[in-house]
Amino acid sequence: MQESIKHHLEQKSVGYETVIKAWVKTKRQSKNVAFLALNDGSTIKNLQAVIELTPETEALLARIHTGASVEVHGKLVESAGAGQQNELMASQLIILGEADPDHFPIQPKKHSLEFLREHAHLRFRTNLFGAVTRVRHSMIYAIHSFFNERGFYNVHTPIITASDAEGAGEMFQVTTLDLDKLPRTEDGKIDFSQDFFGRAANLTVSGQLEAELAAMALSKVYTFGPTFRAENSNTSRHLAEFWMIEPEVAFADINDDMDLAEGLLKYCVRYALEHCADDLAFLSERLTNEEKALPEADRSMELIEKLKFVMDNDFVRLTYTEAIDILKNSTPNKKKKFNYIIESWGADLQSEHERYLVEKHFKKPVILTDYPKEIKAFYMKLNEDGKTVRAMDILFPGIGEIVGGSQREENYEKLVQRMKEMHIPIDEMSWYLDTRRFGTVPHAGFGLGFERLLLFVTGMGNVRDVIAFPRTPKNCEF
RNA sequence: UCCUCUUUAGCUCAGUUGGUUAGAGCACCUGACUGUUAAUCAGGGGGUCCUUAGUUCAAGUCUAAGAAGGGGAGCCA
Repeated sequence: MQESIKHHLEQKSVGYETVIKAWVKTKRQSKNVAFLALNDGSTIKNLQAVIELTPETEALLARIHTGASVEVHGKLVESAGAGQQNELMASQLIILGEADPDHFPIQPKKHSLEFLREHAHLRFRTNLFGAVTRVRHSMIYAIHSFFNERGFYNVHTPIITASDAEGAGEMFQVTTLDLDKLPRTEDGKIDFSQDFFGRAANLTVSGQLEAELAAMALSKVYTFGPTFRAENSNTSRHLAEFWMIEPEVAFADINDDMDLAEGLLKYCVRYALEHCADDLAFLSERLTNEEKALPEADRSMELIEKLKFVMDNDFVRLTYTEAIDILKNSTPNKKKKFNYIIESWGADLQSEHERYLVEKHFKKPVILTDYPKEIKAFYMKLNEDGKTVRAMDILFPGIGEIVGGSQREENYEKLVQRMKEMHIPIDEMSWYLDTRRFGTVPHAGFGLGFERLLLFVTGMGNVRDVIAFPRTPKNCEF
């Protein structure tokens, strides 16, 4: 394998012969010499190949356009031009694959994100998606490092599950039955006993319940896997297939949970700042240009400044009840500027309320805790007041909920009581209830939406642009 | 699913109160230029104005329906 362009650009001692295989970003030509900006994805920076014009090279250069793949032999030298440290003085130029500019959609110009989404198979080749893909990789790596350094074990929870009782959203059904000839039982219902698993099965909407099982033996575990929600959600923050990080910690309470989540987010941001400087600089510039047209008040903080701010400042922690008080007395609530006016305790918080708290009132990430039990999931631990549960949501500026978690109800009777109240089928969940039957312990966990984290770190505005092949309603291309 | 906006050259867009042959930048082709930084300069080719129906002497422009896409909301991560 060849040494990367990143490696060549970082070389201090030059003057040696080398070979570069890469894709052409741009070609510039003048009377005696041509320049190819070469990129192999190892860095956002290009290596410039300098090619003397001869009848032979001119014929080759005529066939080389943006997107072509080439092999260039030559000597790595300090650049005579201003834009870069090192460059490649070519002695031999070989075309590996042409890219006909009449048909290759990616041209050296600004494309809209919508256009690139329709060409998702080629958008890796843009500077933007190169940067996003590298940052995405770094965040995957950072997450595993964070947990590994803290003694967590990664567990793979099932993708296919027969449990439909988690209440986390609409599910995709998995079946091998012939949909044109569905087997029926005597009372006319579909006979799932003839299906592959002998029962109805779905794609998972969360690995949490299985992660809890593992935490009851290994103490500190986390999952990092794909998650599927068949919701008809059409927003910049939702995907039908997304990736989620779900730690689960035994002998931990809600405060440990918040510390863990805040620590993880800051670790990721620090990792990005330390390891993705070139890509973040590019992403920052993109964001600034993107927002130039906006009035100053609507522009976001400069990307790197924003990341440092989040890394260096404690998140605000307050209870749902305190948040309701702030919202009730807020100017937009009094002037009836909210679409949903906060009138009393118990109301579910809408996006506009979360955004007010994060973006206007506190101007920093906020952790909201102790929500009314009615608006939260069955497994969350009931507080002494009997009204609220030990839930915690982390809200980020521009994104909203990035983490949702809780201390779990470890008391068997209380959990069963909550399941009955919320019509969760208890007999199907006996395996889950066994955690509370045998050696139950206080424990807590959360779910972090990976693509939402990437929105924050990259400054992108739509989760469809931080995952290679987004799955959304009516869209399963590629 | 609801609200709202958009759809004009390969791409990004402009197109006046409805009026002659629908424009620009980038990309492409030709030429010029002594090392360029998404090079520059000059010239050239390139159009089912999303679809259908309607109003009108006349529709890219107005009306209706549909399609695709964006943004916001709900649900959530």
